[in-house]
Amino acid sequence: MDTETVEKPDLAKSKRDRILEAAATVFCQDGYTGASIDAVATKAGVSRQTIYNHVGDKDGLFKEVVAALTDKSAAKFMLLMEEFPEKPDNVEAELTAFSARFLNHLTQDKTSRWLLRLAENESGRYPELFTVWREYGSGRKRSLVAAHLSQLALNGHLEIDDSTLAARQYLALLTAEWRAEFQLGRFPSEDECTGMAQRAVKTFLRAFGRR
Amino acid sequence: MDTETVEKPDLAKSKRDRILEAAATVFCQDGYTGASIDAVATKAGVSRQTIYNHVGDKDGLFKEVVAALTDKSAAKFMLLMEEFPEKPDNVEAELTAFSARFLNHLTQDKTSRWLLRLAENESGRYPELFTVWREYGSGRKRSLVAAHLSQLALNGHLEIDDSTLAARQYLALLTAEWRAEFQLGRFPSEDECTGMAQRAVKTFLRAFGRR
DNA sequence: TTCAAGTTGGACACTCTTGTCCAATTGGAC
DNA sequence: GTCCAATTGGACAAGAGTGTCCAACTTGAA
Repeated sequence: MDTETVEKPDLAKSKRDRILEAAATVFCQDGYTGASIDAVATKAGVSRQTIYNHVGDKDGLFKEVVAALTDKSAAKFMLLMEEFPEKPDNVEAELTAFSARFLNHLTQDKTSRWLLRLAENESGRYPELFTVWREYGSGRKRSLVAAHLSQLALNGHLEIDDSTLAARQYLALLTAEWRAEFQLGRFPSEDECTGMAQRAVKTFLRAFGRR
Repeated sequence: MDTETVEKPDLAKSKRDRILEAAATVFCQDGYTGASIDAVATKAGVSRQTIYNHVGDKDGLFKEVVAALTDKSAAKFMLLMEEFPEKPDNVEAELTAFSARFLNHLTQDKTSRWLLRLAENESGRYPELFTVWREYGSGRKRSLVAAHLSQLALNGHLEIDDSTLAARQYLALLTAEWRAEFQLGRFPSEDECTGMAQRAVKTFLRAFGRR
């Protein structure tokens, strides 16, 4: 498939990706125990043997899936965070706009949602994996948000003592409604996300806005 | 075991309880698919056949477990809610005290925690069951809290427009830190709960307190 | 003691899954 | 065309789980 013994850049990579993608779906739908290699193979349009050739066994498959999703999700999140308002003319408007984008990102990015559910469900089975995800996903998110909030406070737009706490509370307020919908299996529309963002930011600014 | 054909009040009920209790543990630990009847039987100190005699099959067992836990949890929560401050001298102090009790309740009541995890994990498999739990558990909680917050607002202790939203945000702020710990498998001590309650209530009152 | 319901444990058939082996096939590179 | 690696599908053993059947046992009550 390739001239040298290097690797298999095109076809095989595409096949590998199909496997990981299918595996992500099946794992998130049925959990670790409930997911069967056969189901993954069928969904990926690949023979079962090929999966074993690529990732060894079920454990390997699971770990690769989580690793791949974590990377993808983190990258997208970093991109999103660059839109955080730095020197806003209107704090409420700009923070609301960013918050709405944040929620839309959560809604639309299958990767993030899958990971969220995986982490919630399989934390017992793979504590180390979960810890990694948490520090590197959820924890990193919070500290990034905290840094940006600090910046807003420094620029005189907010009044914040403990920026980590403020970040946690901001995220809690922002995602409260979203989580409820998500757990019901519903996916908020863009307008709904905007509404949620408005309500969250309004409360957040009542607590942390400049007096 | 009993004179009439009525039922079996003592011994059998105790055995039934042991089964349901063990099943709750196993289901919550391993999820629906991962849980095995054998494991439940062993943990309950009962033969596998006895389980089938009582609940029919695995599905029946699962449903009975959830029903039993939901009842227990709801009852305990109602009791807790009676301690919500009605005519506080010091809103912050009394709301904080209540909030700390609320978090301690979450931490200590295995039933609630089990149910929470069950609902999170098995929502895909049993949507109806989950909907029931949500309306009757989580939803009921929020509307009860909303009613109490309204009362505080009426009495001039808070400034609230939308009490349902305020309740959701109160609960989000209050449980944000707790959830993070819980997901890591840690169980906050009483002191930690108090700290979380203080920080949550402080922010909540900055947003909704009397100016 | 006798009765009967509840309980037990073991054997069983059945299904599903994992992971391995292997011979046959494909398709690109030379 | 030839070569070679990736892929395929099918067969297979081993294990685990479900749900059933049943004969033997406990145990409280008549």
